[in-house]
Amino acid sequence: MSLRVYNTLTNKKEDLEPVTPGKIGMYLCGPTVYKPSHIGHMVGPVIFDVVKRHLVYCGYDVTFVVNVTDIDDKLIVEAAKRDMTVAALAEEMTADYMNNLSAMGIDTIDHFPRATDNMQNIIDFISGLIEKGYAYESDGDVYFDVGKDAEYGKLSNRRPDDMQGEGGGTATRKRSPLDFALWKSAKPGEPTWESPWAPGRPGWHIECSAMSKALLGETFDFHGGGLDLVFPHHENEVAQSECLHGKPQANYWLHNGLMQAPDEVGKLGGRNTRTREEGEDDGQLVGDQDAQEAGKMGKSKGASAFSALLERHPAEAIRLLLISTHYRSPILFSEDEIRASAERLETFYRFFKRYERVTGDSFYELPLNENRDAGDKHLAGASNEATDFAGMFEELSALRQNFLARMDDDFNTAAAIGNLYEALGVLNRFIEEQKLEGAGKTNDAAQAALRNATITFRELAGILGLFRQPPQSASGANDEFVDQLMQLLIQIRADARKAKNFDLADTVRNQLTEIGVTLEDRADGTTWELKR
RNA sequence: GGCGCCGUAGCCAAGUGGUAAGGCGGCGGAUUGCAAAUCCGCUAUUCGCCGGUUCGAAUCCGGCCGGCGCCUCCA
Repeated sequence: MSLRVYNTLTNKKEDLEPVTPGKIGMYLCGPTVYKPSHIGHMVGPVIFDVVKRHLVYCGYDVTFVVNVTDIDDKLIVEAAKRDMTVAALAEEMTADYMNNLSAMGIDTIDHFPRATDNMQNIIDFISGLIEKGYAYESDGDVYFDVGKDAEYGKLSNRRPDDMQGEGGGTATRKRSPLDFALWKSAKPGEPTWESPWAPGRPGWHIECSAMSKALLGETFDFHGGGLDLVFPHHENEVAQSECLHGKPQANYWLHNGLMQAPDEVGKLGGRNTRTREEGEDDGQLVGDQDAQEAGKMGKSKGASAFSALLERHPAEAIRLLLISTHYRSPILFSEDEIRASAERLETFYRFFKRYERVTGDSFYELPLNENRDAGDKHLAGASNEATDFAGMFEELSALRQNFLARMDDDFNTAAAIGNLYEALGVLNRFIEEQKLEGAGKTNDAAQAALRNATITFRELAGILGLFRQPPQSASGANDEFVDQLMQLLIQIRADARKAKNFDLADTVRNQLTEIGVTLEDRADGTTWELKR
């Protein structure tokens, strides 16, 4: 087994060779905490959460760092607008970010360094660059001298000659328009930190160079972020770090595709609109609603608060949507797409309930194989125990190999999800073939095999961060009072059916369907489910 | 203008030289009093268009059309 990753630096897939055998250091550029996070802020964390899970599964010891930029022009402006301190604003928005990460089940991040906690590291870094002649002070500001870096442009594949650089108010203090600020002297009223130059604050790019060095060393393995950060942010980071250290900052640069904002979807979607008009008969109203919704979101560029999105959609549906496309591709995002994703999830949830009916055990209580060796051993052992079911285990094993091979090849989550669906088919088919469902059906050997096979399924889903915890159930589903009422209705209908009064039975069922309750009749009774 | 990405079924989406994964939806069958759920089968002779390389191309090359991103501190 060898892992391959696509490296923005070389524009190629490369074999993974860690700096230190068995260990991986990864750094992801986090948010500037001046506003509540939106969906786009979750893309990187979800993807790299899966990356880390897969690496850990493969036996690596992984350190995952996500920084928080808590001092920046945008914070200063927003804090002034809201008449609060920059620190208080940063605190509020950092908490929002953390809540969202945790709602998304992202619990793999080891460090969240903040810029304001790293001032000495940043200042030392800048001093080092000045000493080596790569940076210069000008009027209390410090700038990186792009002209001194012969390799500048190698990450984003641009030549300095082709770039325009930023002009603006600081242009006169810079030797070249391409030079960028490492330290900005403060204007009156702005938060400041003492420095060898003027009191002020760090530039954005230098924070990441200093913090990644502090936590992961001068050269580490993965550096990630959105594609929009390749230039200038990451280009500048590379320049700073490599000029100071004389060695690579990160060996592999991984960049995720960006969210396609709803207003852009609208633009693309001449296509969407057309098919809708030509398509469904009842599409009229739906289409109008969608258009309205898209328009609303368009105004805010789809940047509505992520916490609000979480009130409308299950976190797991959002996670599935984000990993259903290869991480380097743009992700089509809309409320409809999330709903579709939630629908896809139902197939799995229904199996988990079925598993519970058949075995009496909760899917979520099954042991979770956290690494590849344990998974190999489990499956080999299970299949040896159950020679009668060799066919099923062979199928499952092939799917597992395929799943892992796809994950090994640049974290192809979208393809791997396909294997998950196929594995689900194997499990459901097994239940059918072995007739494990129904009152009084027991077959200990088959049940044990089902349990073992399901453990393997859970292991694979776990790599994607799926189905590790029970999902939040739809409102009402857990309410005991509601369930008692439902049992009453189910009893009435059962009596009607026994008396062959199917009109009454169907009336009960159809009316329930209309208010969003689905009934399922089984050999051993009727179950109900709330669908919203 | 410079750098780069994308165009695969009604929709979403894998696949970067060996004969089109998977999901949603749809159709047919098993099952069911009828449904729901589940299982089985079918649902792209073809990958924006045109040309080229090759025994062989969705995949490589050239051109064209259409969409998108970055080149101003957005993940």
